[in-house]
Amino acid sequence: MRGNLFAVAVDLVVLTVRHDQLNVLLVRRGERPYESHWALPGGFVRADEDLGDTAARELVAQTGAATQGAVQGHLEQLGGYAAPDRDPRGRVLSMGYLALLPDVPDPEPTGGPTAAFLPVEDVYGLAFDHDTILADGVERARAKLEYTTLAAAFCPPEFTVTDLRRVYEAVWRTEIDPRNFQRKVTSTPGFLIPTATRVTGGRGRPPQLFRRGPATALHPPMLREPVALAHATT
Amino acid sequence: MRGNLFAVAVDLVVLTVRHDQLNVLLVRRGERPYESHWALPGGFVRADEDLGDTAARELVAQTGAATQGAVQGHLEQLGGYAAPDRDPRGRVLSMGYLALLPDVPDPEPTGGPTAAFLPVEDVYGLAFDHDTILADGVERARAKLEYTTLAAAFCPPEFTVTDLRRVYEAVWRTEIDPRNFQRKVTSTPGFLIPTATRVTGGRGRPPQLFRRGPATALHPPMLREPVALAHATT
DNA sequence: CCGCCTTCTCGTCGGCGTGAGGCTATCGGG
DNA sequence: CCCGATAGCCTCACGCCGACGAGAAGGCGG
Repeated sequence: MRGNLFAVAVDLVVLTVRHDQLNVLLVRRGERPYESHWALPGGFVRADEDLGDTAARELVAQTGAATQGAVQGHLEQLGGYAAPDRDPRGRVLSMGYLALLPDVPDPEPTGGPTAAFLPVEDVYGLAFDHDTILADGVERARAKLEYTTLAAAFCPPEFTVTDLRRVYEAVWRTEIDPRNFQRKVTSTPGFLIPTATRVTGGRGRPPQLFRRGPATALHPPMLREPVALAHATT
Repeated sequence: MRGNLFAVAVDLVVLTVRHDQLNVLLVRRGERPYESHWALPGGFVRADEDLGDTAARELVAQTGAATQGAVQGHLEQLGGYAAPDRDPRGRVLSMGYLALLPDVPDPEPTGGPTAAFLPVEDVYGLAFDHDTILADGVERARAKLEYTTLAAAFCPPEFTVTDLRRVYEAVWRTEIDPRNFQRKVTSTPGFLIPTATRVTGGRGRPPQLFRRGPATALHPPMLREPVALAHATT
């Protein structure tokens, strides 16, 4: 068999919404190269694993996501990154994976390296080409909110329409009219399933609680600003 | 550096529209495993290449696409495939790439193995997991026609609105009203640039010739049948 | 040469989804 | 007790799109 040999890793873009901000899970590297730089969590693919297996294993290991994450959350492949010089140790191909999680109580009880959720706006200068992978992951997440019901993956099992709207506003960095948003999501069949309970304790009228419905697609999609036509997409 | 080592290949899903049918470029394997089976064209990533370089090199090698393909065509990454048992020779990760080309005159003057465009409807039983990669590529192409101007990548440098509509109809396997389609594509800024010439010789009123415009996105998108909501996507 | 057919192109009409915004219900707090 | 804040319902106007009519402009057969 011809061809050079690669080490194959999986790097995770784990996104969540905290305090109305889109956050990403990062780990501080404890070894060279890029020692003490922030990096995306990840690891190498084992002998008997498929790529998705590795991604799921790393996700659980880094977040303890087995509890609620695996139920509500979402995990999908982003793309492959294999520039010849992306890793000084040799030829490494990294498969980026995108994970969307509800705001977990605290992601740091991992005994290993320092891990933290940081606002994506503040993140730059990651190790390797992880800035690129992160940018691709954020863009993928933004695009998918338009035509899927994936925003619910950022929410706990039960949530209000306002919770869901704040997810859109945080990811897109826009403001959405609460009344039109409510009409849109509640009138899409299978998006939201109302529960019998309401939330008390907040200000204002107590909102209805919903659960995720079986729908995965939004027809028609919910479009963000038609940012400008023509020219390169960036 | 931990982790097992992989051979890394690039496999191409090269799509074109011929005789109002979506076709895919296949090669007949001349060696084991899967000898004499049809497979996607592809090859291994070389030492100094990034993944896109390999894909572009293979595309030119297999189609001679340098002439018109590279100008009008389109090439993008599909995803990574690395199931542990996908290749009996050992651990191979394959990056799928999707290429959209105008109908090239004839793709067979390659001195190498037998190559042919075959209608995707008739294709099954490809080597390795290429059936899966092909299905993913076709689905990606179908989805992208909805919200991008990529359909023009299937057309020669100058084409009519009817040519473009036949691309949509072939890829989606639907029928589209010619009058509404014309209104949509001609009213989208930057999609089509009219030329001074018209086509003569055919039946009916001579149509206007257009060139691709700079627009890449369709806002709002052109939606195909809302195929059915809810449930898993595949 | 003259209908007739085909295809391209433009217009019309009605329904639906969405942005904008008014209004009521129902809470906490001063 | 009143007020501000939030949730939820409703109306209206506009634009896009599906359905479809009709004219424009060519080829073709009698």
